[in-house]
Amino acid sequence: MAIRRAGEPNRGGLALPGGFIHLDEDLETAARRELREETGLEVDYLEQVGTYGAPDRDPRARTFAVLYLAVLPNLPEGSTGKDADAIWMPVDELLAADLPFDHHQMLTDAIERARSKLEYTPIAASFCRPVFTIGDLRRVYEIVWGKHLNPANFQRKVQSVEGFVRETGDVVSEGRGRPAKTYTLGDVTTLHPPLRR
Amino acid sequence: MAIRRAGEPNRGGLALPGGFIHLDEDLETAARRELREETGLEVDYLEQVGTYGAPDRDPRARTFAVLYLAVLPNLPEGSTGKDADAIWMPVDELLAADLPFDHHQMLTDAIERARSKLEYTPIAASFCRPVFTIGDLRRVYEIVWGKHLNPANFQRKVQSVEGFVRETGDVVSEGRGRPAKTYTLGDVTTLHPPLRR
DNA sequence: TAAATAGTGTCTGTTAGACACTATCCG
DNA sequence: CGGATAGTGTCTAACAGACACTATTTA
Repeated sequence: MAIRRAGEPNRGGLALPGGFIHLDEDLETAARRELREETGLEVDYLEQVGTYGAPDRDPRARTFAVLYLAVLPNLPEGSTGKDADAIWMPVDELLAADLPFDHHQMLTDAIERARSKLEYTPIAASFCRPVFTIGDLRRVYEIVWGKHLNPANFQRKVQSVEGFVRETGDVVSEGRGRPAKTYTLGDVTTLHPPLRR
Repeated sequence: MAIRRAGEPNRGGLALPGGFIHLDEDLETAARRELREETGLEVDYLEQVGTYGAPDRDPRARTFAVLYLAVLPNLPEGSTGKDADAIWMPVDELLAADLPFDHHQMLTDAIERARSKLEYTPIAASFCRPVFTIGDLRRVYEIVWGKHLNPANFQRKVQSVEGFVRETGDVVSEGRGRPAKTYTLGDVTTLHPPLRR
């Protein structure tokens, strides 16, 4: 997600959302609040990626930025927010944009973190509806990792990870092709073994 | 490494080294400087682990701590430093100590980071002399990971990682047992495949 | 010689990927 | 029927751990 910058430098350009922490706030609480103010959304999952503190990273003042990766499976249509315009776009478009400060590096770091989260956690399922098919899950992996995965092998790999998914017993037909079995998310927080890229 | 605290809280107790960043300093530069001031040593390798900013983490004032992991292969004997007493000790002793603020959590996070560095990078070799044996290397892994490794399998595993180590052609006898071939560090920065724990 | 460490051979079970094949839908 | 997607079977190459065995030293 990006915002349109309201002030200089780069007024009107795109940037990563953010803001200043309050005196009585935790880092994660502040990240949640900023995202809520700029998108109106509550985030389920946040993860600290890193801290950026080069003396010249912001020409206006000495600042430190603590970068968080937020997982937001259900995006609203169009733009939202009150502080600034929240704009949803594919990451490669945002990477190609002219981002201010050290935001390009931040975005690169966050993308890498997101990709590796999919290997070790069942977080991809949160981008699917509560009841999903293995094909749904595979499409999330393919989008985030940016590469095609073999459906047959993916099928088995997911099912071999204990506690990743739980069969519902139902099947669903999604237009074309053989109807797929449906699953709900299991109860593990870490995938053993991980799904390697 | 720990220091003896000069001030309250927990005066005279152990704590992780640290200090305040200067206005014109990068985060990593500040970490290097603090370590130099407290130990007199130059560090070769630093890695940011995370940032800690709970509002009550320091009762004296609102602070943020950016934690760095430093790799210091050549420790001097005894204590060093001018600001405070630098004390070298095994991490489990330090973990068992009564550390102030959120330093226990920091230490836990840093240890986990160090362990995983050994899987993906040739950093363990920096704890050996420039010319070392596979046995030397194995002992570093055994200490950091805290478990015994099969010498035969470790041997092959290290040699199968392209660019990890380079044979010198010499052998060295270290007291007991058959003399070992010696190696120097290769030129890779990442191990493919990684040495799994 | 015994004990210790280095290094090789080899077996076994697991895994990853490739790909053929079957199953079941839609139009 | 053909095309699309789901799911299974199976083969192969790579890999990891266990462990027997050889090699070479010191005490």
